[in-house]
This record gives sequence, structure tokens and C-alpha cells, in this order.
Amino acid sequence: MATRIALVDDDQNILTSVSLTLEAEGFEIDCYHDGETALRGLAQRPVELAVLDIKMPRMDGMELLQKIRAGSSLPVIFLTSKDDELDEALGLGMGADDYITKPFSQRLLLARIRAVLRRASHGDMDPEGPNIVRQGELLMDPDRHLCSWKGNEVKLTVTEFLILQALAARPGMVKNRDQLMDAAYGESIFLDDRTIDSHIKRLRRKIRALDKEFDNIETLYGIGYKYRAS
Amino acid sequence: MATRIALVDDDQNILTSVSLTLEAEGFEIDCYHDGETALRGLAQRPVELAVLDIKMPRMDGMELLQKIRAGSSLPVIFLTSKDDELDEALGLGMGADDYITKPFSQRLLLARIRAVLRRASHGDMDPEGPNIVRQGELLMDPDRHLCSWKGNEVKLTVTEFLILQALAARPGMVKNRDQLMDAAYGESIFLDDRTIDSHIKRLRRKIRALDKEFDNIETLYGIGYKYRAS
DNA sequence: ATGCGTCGCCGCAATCCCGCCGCAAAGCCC
DNA sequence: GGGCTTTGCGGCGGGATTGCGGCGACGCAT
Repeated sequence: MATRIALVDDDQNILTSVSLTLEAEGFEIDCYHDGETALRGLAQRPVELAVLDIKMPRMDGMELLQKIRAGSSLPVIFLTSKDDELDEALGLGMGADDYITKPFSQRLLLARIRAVLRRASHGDMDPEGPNIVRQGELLMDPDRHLCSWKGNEVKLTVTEFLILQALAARPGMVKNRDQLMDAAYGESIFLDDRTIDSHIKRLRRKIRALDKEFDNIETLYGIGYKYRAS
Repeated sequence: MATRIALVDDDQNILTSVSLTLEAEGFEIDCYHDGETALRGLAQRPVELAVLDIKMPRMDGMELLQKIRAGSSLPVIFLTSKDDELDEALGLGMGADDYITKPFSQRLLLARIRAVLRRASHGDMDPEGPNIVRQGELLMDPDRHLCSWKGNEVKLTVTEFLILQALAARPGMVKNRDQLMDAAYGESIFLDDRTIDSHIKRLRRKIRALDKEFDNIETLYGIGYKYRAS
């Protein structure tokens, strides 16, 4: 039996082109032009995955996601416009399984859909899935090298990103400088311990530039650092 | 015969993904959405381990744990959202065997489950398990460098932590100053015995700042110290 | 070559920790 | 009780650790 997918977008072009592609791949597609009709339709014809545009008339994707998630664990992929990374951040924070920025290729969407479906059925053990870190107000998406604090993007360098990721992925866990070094570079590299301190300094400075109160990177004297969930 | 595990969470996402993973590993999973139904279900279908979310509608994990522990010694692992919340400290103080902060990887949960099961069957001699010390109102978690007394965090330095850990890990056992020195530093170090006295002094002071009545670190004249279970 | 961003490291100041001292109080033995 | 030992505790000075500004090197694109 074919996998049924709901597609919700107010742009008729996208609706038709995407549905054609997906149907060619053997999926069954339910198209909706706005959130309200989608919600009603979903109640009658359940699907196994939903692709939602964020910006829509009458009921936008965010609201729709909330209502969907209120009653089920339906996997959801967001479509977002290029510029508002804030929206994507919020979407992910709200629990979307993945998201794609417009314009996107059909091939990419297809790959994401398959990945999300695979994860939904096999549990989270899929190593290819988006490895999104979400800790309170902090949001990190390694695939897109995206980091945001309270919805505002924080521009991080690669090294900073890896260190923060290592800390935030396991909040509360104490990491010594060697462990953070391993996370940022591979193992077996010879660098001064204090280099980590510099990166921590820059991390704190960058996030504090957005939020004076930020203090979730905690120092443990003589041990290392840990990320404190807010 | 497969090991049966109860999984209690109000988040359907977690329920499905975790249960799928665990079933793939050969466990049998009983899912519950809230504490009340879980309690009823457990009475009818006993399990060998329970994984509980702390925050749940109708009856939260804490209350559920109490009721479970009232009648059995079922191993329990907690799921928590916030790391520093003393909720977990209380949960552990109440007798949970381990806890994991969300978000967590399936791999990690699996490892914890196996560790807890192994400890439950082989006694407490498992060296890989979480090295959590729980003695009455005192709680220590070396991985997070977390120490709490009656639910309030006590900020300890590394040396203090190690000494208190050595004492509390074997309550009632007398430790002389050399033994405590070995616990804090490696063996083969040359220091004045009285240094231990200083650390004991600071430990008592820090905990007494939270609780005037604290007197579980007992002095044995001419011998050493011991931690008295309350 | 020039400009730009990143990175590793340095040096200084501030903070934290710890080992020890000295004195008073308590314990032990006679 | 007398005398000795042991412990509690305030405090102190030195050493270790960390925050932070900054600098020169390097890679990279123009």
C-alpha cells in the first residue's frame, strides 16, 4: 500500500510540481491550500507524513503543526522562505522533524521525506537524520551550521560550533578540556589546553551580545565546563 | 524469554520512537501515557524495569515512583527535561536508579537500560554504571559534579567532592586520613594529615549553610571519619 | 599584494582553592 | 583533676586556574 503524504502550501505552483514528483515516486498525495482545510482533511484522511509551508493564509504552518501534534506524532517537514531563519528556528523548536528552505530541488525534498519516514519507523537510530540540538532557548543544526539563541541567529565559527555542540548535546554533563578538544578537532592533536578557554570566551561573548543574561556555559574550577539547561 | 520494560511518557513521539528501538533490541515494551494508567497496567503486567518521564499529566513520574517503590524494588530510569532541576535530585533521592536528560540518543538510553538491568541482577558491583551515590538526603553524581542535600545543591570543589564521595559511598565505614587522602589525590603523595581536617571542616560548613542540623560526617577520635546514614 | 576573518597563544589581573598554622576546645588515659 | 593528644575552626599566603584583551600567523578571497 502506498505511503500517503499531506502537502500544504498556498502556492499552487509548488503544490502541483511537488505532488507530481512525489506521485511519480509512488506516494499518494493530499493537497491543501491552507491550514484550516488541511486540518479538517487530515482528520478524515490520515497520512503518514505532512509537508507544510510556514507562511500561509488563515492558519499558518506553525499553528497547524501545534494542532497536529496535539493529537498525534505525525512526522512533519517544514517549507520555509530563505530569509527568515528565525522561523525555521521556531519551527524546529516546536517539534518539526526537518525543514527545507525555498527554493529547493525536488530531489532534496524526496531525500528528506524518505529520511524522516525511515526515522519514524525505525526509531531515532538513523545516523543520517538531522542531528539537531535543542536545549531550551538554544538551537543548533549542524547540517546547516545554524545556531540560534532565543530565535536570534548566532554566527559561530566551525570550532566554536563544535565545542558548543559538544556541551549542549549533553547538558549537565561535565566536559574537561581534552574532551572538548576531541570534539572540536579529532583526537590526537597537540594543542594548549587554554585554547579551549579562548573559544569559550568567544562563545560567551557572541551569545551575550544578544542576551546579556546568558550564563548557561558554566565553569567548573579545576574540571572543565558544562552546559546548564535553562 | 524477553525482558519486559514499561515506558511511561505523555509525549507520543518519545513513546513510539523509543519503543520501536527497544523492541528492535529484543525487549518487550508496555507503553503508558500517564502515571495512573501505568500504575494500573503494572499491577497486571509486571515488568523488570520502568522508564518514566518526570513531568506527566494526572500523575507525574515522582508520584508514580513512590507508589511503585511502595510495593517493590523495580529498577526505574527517569527522563527529565531540565538538568539542574532539583526534581531529578529528589527523584534520585527517592530511589530512581538512573536518569537521562532530554534530548537523549536512543543509544544512550539503551546503554543505561542494560547497565541498570545488569546491576539489578548482579548486585551493585557493576563498575560501568552511573556512579551515583545516594545516602538518605545526600545525593552525588560525579559525572555532573552534582551534589545535593535535601534537594538543595551544594557547590563543592573537586577535593571536597572526592572526600565526601569516599565517605558517603560506604556509610558507617570508618576511613582514616590516609584512606581519604588516597581518595582525594592519588596514592603516594606527601601531605599533612591535618589537611583532611580542613576539608572536612569546609564540607561540614558548606552543608550546614543549608541545614543547621547536618551532622552526618562523624569524627572518631584517634581513628578518622565516617559518614552516618540518616 | 591587500584585506578580512579565524585561531592559537600570551600575559595580566582577578578569582579560587588548598595546605598549613595557631589557638581553643574536646577527648582520652592515668 | 592533670597532662597529653586529637580535633574544630578561623585565617593566611602562595599557588593554581580562569577571564579577557590582544597579537601575530595563517588561510583565503579579492
